[in-house]
This record gives sequence, structure tokens and C-alpha cells, in this order.
Amino acid sequence: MNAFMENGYNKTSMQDLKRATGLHPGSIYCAFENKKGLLLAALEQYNQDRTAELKSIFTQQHSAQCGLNAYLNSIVAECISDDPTQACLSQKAINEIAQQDDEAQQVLSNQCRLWQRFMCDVFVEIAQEGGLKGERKPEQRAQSLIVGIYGLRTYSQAQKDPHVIASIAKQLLIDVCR
Amino acid sequence: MNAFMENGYNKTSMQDLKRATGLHPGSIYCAFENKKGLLLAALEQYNQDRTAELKSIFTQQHSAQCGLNAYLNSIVAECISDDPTQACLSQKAINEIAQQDDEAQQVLSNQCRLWQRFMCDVFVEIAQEGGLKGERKPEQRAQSLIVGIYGLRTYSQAQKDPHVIASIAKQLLIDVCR
DNA sequence: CGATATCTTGAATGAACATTCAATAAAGAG
DNA sequence: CTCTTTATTGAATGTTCATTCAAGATATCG
Repeated sequence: MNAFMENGYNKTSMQDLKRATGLHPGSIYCAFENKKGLLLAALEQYNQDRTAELKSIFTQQHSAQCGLNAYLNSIVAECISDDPTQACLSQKAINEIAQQDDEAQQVLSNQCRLWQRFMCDVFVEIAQEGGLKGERKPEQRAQSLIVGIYGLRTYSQAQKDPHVIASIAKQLLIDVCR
Repeated sequence: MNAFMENGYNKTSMQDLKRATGLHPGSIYCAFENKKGLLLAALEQYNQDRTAELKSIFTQQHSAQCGLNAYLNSIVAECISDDPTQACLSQKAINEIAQQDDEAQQVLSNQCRLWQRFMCDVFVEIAQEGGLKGERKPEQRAQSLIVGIYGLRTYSQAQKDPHVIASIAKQLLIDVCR
């Protein structure tokens, strides 16, 4: 995961992967068939890790509203960080290889759908807490939120001003709960 | 530009570039020094083309409000398209190499800033037309718009439902003019 | 036309690439 | 302890990569 996050898929050589995994080429090919197989496994693992982290953030807070706020703060922290392993592997993969590889595209598409479903449930909860003003459907709010997060991650690589990133995230929270 | 858009930077070989440009390797190296030089030139050219197109969309409409609407529609059309040359080279480059190469990062950062400045002017115009409800600063609106467009482009590679893409864009327009 | 400068050509280069495989080691079964 | 199965190793493979360069073509100018 870290190797792919740092260099992207195409720039990551088998030698990088050998170093990152501590496995010899033969073992990697035995376990994952080829380089793409290892990527798919990394995407799977990454999604599991992030899903667990996501759920943990929300259960740690005493309301869905606070959860969403904490979640966005954690993303802002990642965007501001200069550590390449704080980037989102899914997003990098979507932009680099979704267009080139159908299998990867499908995995990423499913992961995105699951993420969206989770966020949708969050908005249902926030609605029950009375935290939503308008009458937009939770599905649409979840869509807008995810689009906003994708956008924030891209934007922050071009303009790494912490204050700006934080203020955009704040506005996103407002828009998505309006 | 097309070669880099289709394959990304790292996956594009010198042979691809030879085919795409009609130039022999020696000529490419004579004119652009190396592969990265050609990328930088492509980014420059792409930005010029897109800037001209952007301005043309807005001058073709009789108000900045209509211009923004037409602009978002054109982006939705690109997102929905399956043609890889309709993708945004800047966005692909930001996600693939901004982190890896300082020179490219700086070029992309500048281009983003110029785009944002243009959009900021658009919002000043829309305000004069009375098309904005709240009191957010035009700079912040431009930021949110750009973030939304980046996000839309990423999202559309994972979920290519034309109806969904269009509805997200519609909501983005609403949020950004609120 | 002749001389000088510039541009174009594409084969050659060595490095780096993804992948394979026979040899070796370890683990498991009887 | 022996035999069979499974996992590990890392050098070897052939390919493809970005880059170079001497030779040839074309343009420039007196």
C-alpha cells in the first residue's frame, strides 16, 4: 500500500515492491500472480483499513453530526500532511488506472459505492438528530460529500495552504448539511 | 497531450510519444530535452487551450450566470464521455506526479491559481447581476467550485451514471451561488 | 552555386523492467 | 525418521525503457 501510494502504480517497480513487502519476486508472483494482483490486494486491504477507521471515528463521537465533523477534520489533516502515505490510495488509483483496467475500475467502483452507502446512513442519522435544514435526500448529500472529499484531496495537492483547505472543508460541511 | 491523457505520464513510453507526435526520439530530445520536458510543454499547451475554451464559453453567453451554467454542463459532458482525451490533463497530472516532481507541481499550482482567479472574476460578475444569495466572498466561491469540479471528475471515473453526474453538478451550482 | 549552420533520422546503448524457474529450504504427514 | 508437499530464493530471461549520437538531409545566406 505504501509503495503504491508513494509512487503510484506505474512508477512502482517490482524492486520497490520487493523492498516494501520483504518478499522475493517469486513469492510475490506465487501469492498474487502478478503486479496487478498485488495492487488489487493492496486496494482491498486499504479499503478494509479505511472502513474500520471510518467507523471508529463515528462511534467515538456522541452524535452523527459530531462524527461527520471529526471525519472531515481527519481528512483535512491528511490533506495538509506532506507524508505521501497519508494520501488516499483509492483516489490515486481511480485517477491513474480506473480508465486503463476494467478489473481495477470495478473494485474501485464498488468501494466507492460502499463508502457512499455508509455516508448515506450517516445523513439519515443526522436528519434524526435534527441537524439537516433542507429536504435533500441523504443519498444526494452523501454523493456531494464524497465528491467534495475527492475534490479536496486533488485541490490540496495543487494548493497546500492549511488555512484554505480547512475553510473549504468547513464550507463543504455547511453545504452538505443545508 | 492525448498520449499523456490516455496513459498517464508514467505509462506513456517514448514510443507512444513518437507515434503521437510524429517526431523521432532525437527530435523530441532536441526540442524538449527529455520526457518530462515534453510533459511540461504539454501541460502548458493544454492550459492555453483550456483557458481559451473557458473564456469562449463565458463570452458566448449573455450573462456570467448563464456562462457558469454552460461551463458546468460542458464539464458534465466531458465526465460522461468515454473518450479518454476528454479527461482533464491537469487533474491527472496533479494526482499522478505533483507529489513526485517539484517543477511539475509548481506549474500545476500556478495553473490552478489562474483558473481560480478567472472563476473569482466570474463570481464578481454574477454578484453584480444579482445572482448570489448569501455573502460569501467570490474567492471562496471560486475555491468551492474548483474543488467541486475536481471531485466530479474523480467521482465520474468510479460511478459513470450520467444522471447522477448531472445532478451532482446541478447541486454544485446551487451551493456555489447560495 | 557553394559553404555553413541547423534540423532530422533511426539504429545503438545500457539500464531497468516484469516475469520465470530450477534449486533450495521448510513444513507436514505417515 | 522418511517421504511428500509446499514455500522461498535470487539469479536468469527477454523485453521494453529513456536517452544518445553520428550520419544524412534540409535550410540559410553570401
